[in-house]
Amino acid sequence: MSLMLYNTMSGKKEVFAPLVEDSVTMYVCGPTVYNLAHIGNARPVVVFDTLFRLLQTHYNSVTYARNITDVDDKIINAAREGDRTIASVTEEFTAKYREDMAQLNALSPTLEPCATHNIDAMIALTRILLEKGHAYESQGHVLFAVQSMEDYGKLSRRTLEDMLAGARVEVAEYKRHPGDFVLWKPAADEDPGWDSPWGRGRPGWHLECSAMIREHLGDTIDIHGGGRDLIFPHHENEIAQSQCAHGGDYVRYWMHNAYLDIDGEKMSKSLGNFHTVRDLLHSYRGEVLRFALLSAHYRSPLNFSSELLDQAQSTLDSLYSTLREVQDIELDMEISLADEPFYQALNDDLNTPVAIAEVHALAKQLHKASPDQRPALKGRILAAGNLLGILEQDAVEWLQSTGSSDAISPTEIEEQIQQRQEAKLAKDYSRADAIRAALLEKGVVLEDSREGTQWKRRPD
RNA sequence: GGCUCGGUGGCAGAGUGGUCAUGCAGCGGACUGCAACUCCGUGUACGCCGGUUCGAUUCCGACCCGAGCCUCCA
Repeated sequence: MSLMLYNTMSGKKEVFAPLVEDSVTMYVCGPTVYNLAHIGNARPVVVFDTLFRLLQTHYNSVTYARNITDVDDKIINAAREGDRTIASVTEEFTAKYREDMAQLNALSPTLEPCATHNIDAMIALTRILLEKGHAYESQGHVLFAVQSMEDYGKLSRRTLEDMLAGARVEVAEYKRHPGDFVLWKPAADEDPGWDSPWGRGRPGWHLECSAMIREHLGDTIDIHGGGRDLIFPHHENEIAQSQCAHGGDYVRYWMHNAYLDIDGEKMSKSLGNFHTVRDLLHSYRGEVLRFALLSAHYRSPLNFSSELLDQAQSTLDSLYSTLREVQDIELDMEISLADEPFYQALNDDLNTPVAIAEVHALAKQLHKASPDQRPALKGRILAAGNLLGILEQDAVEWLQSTGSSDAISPTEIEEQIQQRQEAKLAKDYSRADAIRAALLEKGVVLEDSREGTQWKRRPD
C-alpha cells in the first residue's frame, strides 16, 4: 500500500517514498513559547502526529522533529511586560505547550530542538551564505539577497515582481531589495544576544528552522509541515537559505494544513473568539478536541464551534459505548492493515474524515456480529483508533468519569440502580422511574439490557 | 491591487461525470413496563448564470460571496 501525500510544491498528490530506504525524516514548525497554545496551534500538531503514526506503520525509522522557538521579539516583550526573565517565560510556556499537546494524545516528537541551543549552527549557515554571495551585511544586519537566487518564490508561486506589486509595507532602508530578509540582527544590550562575526545579535526567524534541520536531520529531509500561513515567507525563505547554502533539495514533500475558523469567523483576540487549548480542556477532554480536529481533512478549513465539540463528544461516546459492549472480549490484533478501508483512507493524503466513517462502519458491523466475529472487529476498531490517536482509553472509564468532584459517586449510583432493580421486580414502576429521573438529574444515564443495567455520565 | 484556496442537506464534513458518503441533531417504526442503548426506515444537498455532454454537484467560462498570504500569524 503506497502512501499518497499532497505536496504544496507541486500542487498535486504524489506517491511518497523516502530518500533513504525505510527511513523518514519529518520536521514541523513548532511554537514560539511566549503564551498558551490556542486551538489553531493544535491543528498541525494533531495532523502531523497522525501522519507520524501512519509513517511508523510503513517505515522502521521515522524521525520527527518539532522545534521550540525560544528567542523572538514576542518573548522579549512578554518578559518585559510580565517583569520576568526570558528564561522563566520560555520555560513556563514550553512546559505548558507539552502538557497541552499530550492531552491531545499527540505523541512526543523524536526531537524537540530549541533555537537557543543551536545558535552555532545558525551562525555557520549565515557565514556560508555570505561566502557564497547570497547574503550581505548592512547596518549591523545580515540579510539574504533574494535576487541572488534563481527560483526564489517557487513554493508560494510568486515572482519578485508579484511581491513588489503587492508590497504595502515600508521597506527598511538597509535592504537592497524589498524582499530581502534578515538572517542575523543586532541585539540591544538588555536583550538576549550572542556574539557573532557581525557583532552581538540574534538570528532571524527563518534561519532557525534551516539551521536546526541541517543540524539534526540533514541537508535534505523528506517532509516539512506547518500551517498554510507559513508558506510565505517562512518556508519560502527556508528554502532560499538551505538551498543556496548547500545546494540540492531541501525538502522533498511540503505539507500545509488549512486554518480553523471559529463560528465561521477568523479567530482573533479582538473578536473575542480566541480559545486556548488549556481553556477548552476545562470543558472537553483532549480526545474530544483531537477528534473534532480530525473530523475535517487537514487541507480543508474547519469551522470550529462548541456545536462541533458537542458533536465530537456524542460521537466518541457512542464509539466508546460500542467498545464497552465488547470490553470483556479478547481482542484479535491479527489484522492486515493494507486491507482495511480506514488504512487506505489515511494513506490517501491522510483522509481522516473517511477513515472515521470507516470506523463507524466497523462499529455497525460489531453490533450485528456473531460472537466469533467480534474479537476481529474489536481489533480492527482499536487499530484504527490507534492510528487516529483516539479510542485508546478504557471504555467504562471514558463513559463514567467526570470532571467535577461534587458529582454523585459510582458507589451511590450502584446503590440507586440496585434499589431501582428491586422496585422494578416489585412492579413499582413509578418508584423505579423516579430513581432513574433523579439520576438523570445528576447527569447519569441508565441503560438496561438483558445482562443488567449499565450507566454512563453525559456531559452537561 | 497581486498570488493562492474555498462555497455540499439543520450542523459538521467526504466524494464522484450517470443507484449510497459518514457522523451529530430531527422525524417514523421495532425493541422496552415506560425509557435509554441498539436496530430498521426517513432528507428532490451540492452559491448563481451560461457552455461541453445522452447526462454535471463533479469538466470549462463568467459572475456573486468568503478565506489565507503579500516580511516573522498554525
